[in-house]
Amino acid sequence: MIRTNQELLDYVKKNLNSDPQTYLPHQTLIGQGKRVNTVYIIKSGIAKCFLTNENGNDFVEEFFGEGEIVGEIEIINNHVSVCGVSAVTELSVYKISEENFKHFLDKDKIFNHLILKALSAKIHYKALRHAHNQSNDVEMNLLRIQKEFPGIFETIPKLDIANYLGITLRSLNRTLSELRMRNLIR
Amino acid sequence: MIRTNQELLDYVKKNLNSDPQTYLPHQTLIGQGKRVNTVYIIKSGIAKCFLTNENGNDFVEEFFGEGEIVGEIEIINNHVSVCGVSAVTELSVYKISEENFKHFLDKDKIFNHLILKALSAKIHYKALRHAHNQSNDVEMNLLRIQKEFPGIFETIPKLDIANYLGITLRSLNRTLSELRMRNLIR
DNA sequence: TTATCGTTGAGACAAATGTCCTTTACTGAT
DNA sequence: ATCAGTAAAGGACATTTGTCTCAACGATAA
Repeated sequence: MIRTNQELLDYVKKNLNSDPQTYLPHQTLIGQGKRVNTVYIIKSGIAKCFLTNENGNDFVEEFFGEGEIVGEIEIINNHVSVCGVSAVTELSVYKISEENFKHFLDKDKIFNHLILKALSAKIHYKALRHAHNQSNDVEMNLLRIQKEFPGIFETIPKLDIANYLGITLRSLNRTLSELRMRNLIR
Repeated sequence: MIRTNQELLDYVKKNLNSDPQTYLPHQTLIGQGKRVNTVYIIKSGIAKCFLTNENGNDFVEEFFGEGEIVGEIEIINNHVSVCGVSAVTELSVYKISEENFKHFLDKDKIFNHLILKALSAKIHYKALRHAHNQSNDVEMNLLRIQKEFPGIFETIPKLDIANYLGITLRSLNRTLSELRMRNLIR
């Protein structure tokens, strides 16, 4: 539910002596459709990666926590950002410029392998999550993400959760109140 | 809809002098939950990558065409396969052993970068596809994939298409007949 | 203070989707 | 030739989900 990458965070902390930068909730790190020239690695806090469609509806791809990296896809494949990325809670991030990122990727074998692993992990958890999302009903999906991150309803706004599950706020509320009635939640 | 990677295929054709192997429709390349020790790169044909859940229902992650690679995620992150992979049409694939793949990844900078790009591309199109899947209705999704791959209904079984869209066969048929009535399809 | 806006919650109804079942056609195996 | 299995198609009904609406609450700005 909240993705993390401790191995990458440790490596970045040790080998990148740059100061982290802070973002407040709702602040934007990367704008959808914008050119990306910085890689961000989350030191603490939660960010969301989301896609806004023609009707103004959001779909949340992932919630990113400690050690997760954003911006690398766009730089590697040299295209504008598919998703927007913004802070959900207060956020502390390490920034790496495009030049430095490409340089490390080329010259630092350990970093190169950490990125290969980070990308593979993203594909892996994306595959699992979307399979679950599509083959189970709202109730099961809610129970699953609540199990993965018990503090979810105190940390992440309901609308973001609904957009993560690909349902409306109404459906989320309906299912939540059913689960509450059956004492399966809260 | 059918993912391809011409750049990778070209490189593999030029630099790997191994003979491709053939699979018939329904044959399995990789079993879900199995250890993977071979990377496959599709020379021709279509494969599906899918996840079977506890109830026996499949969710199709992707349809892979020319140049797409499978097995690399599992080898890079050293875990068993999340998805099963099997042939949809007759398939011709190049195989690379785990050892060789790791060797190329480590020693061949061009290959390394092609894999970085392949992984990034997978994340990119997965993000787009799932956002579309979840924010649009069945009708729009059907029209979209039909536009991306006009021969779809003559090539891929209906149940696979339904499992790709995360809907039942009944829903697919219903929407198809509505679209036919309105002359928006076939 | 008052006004406004974002968030949460839920009622009533409409629309979309799933479940279950039946039919038809085609293919391959016996 | 017959049978079983798979794929495609759709009827009838139940269930789930979305749409539209209103209401309460708290935070923040005027």
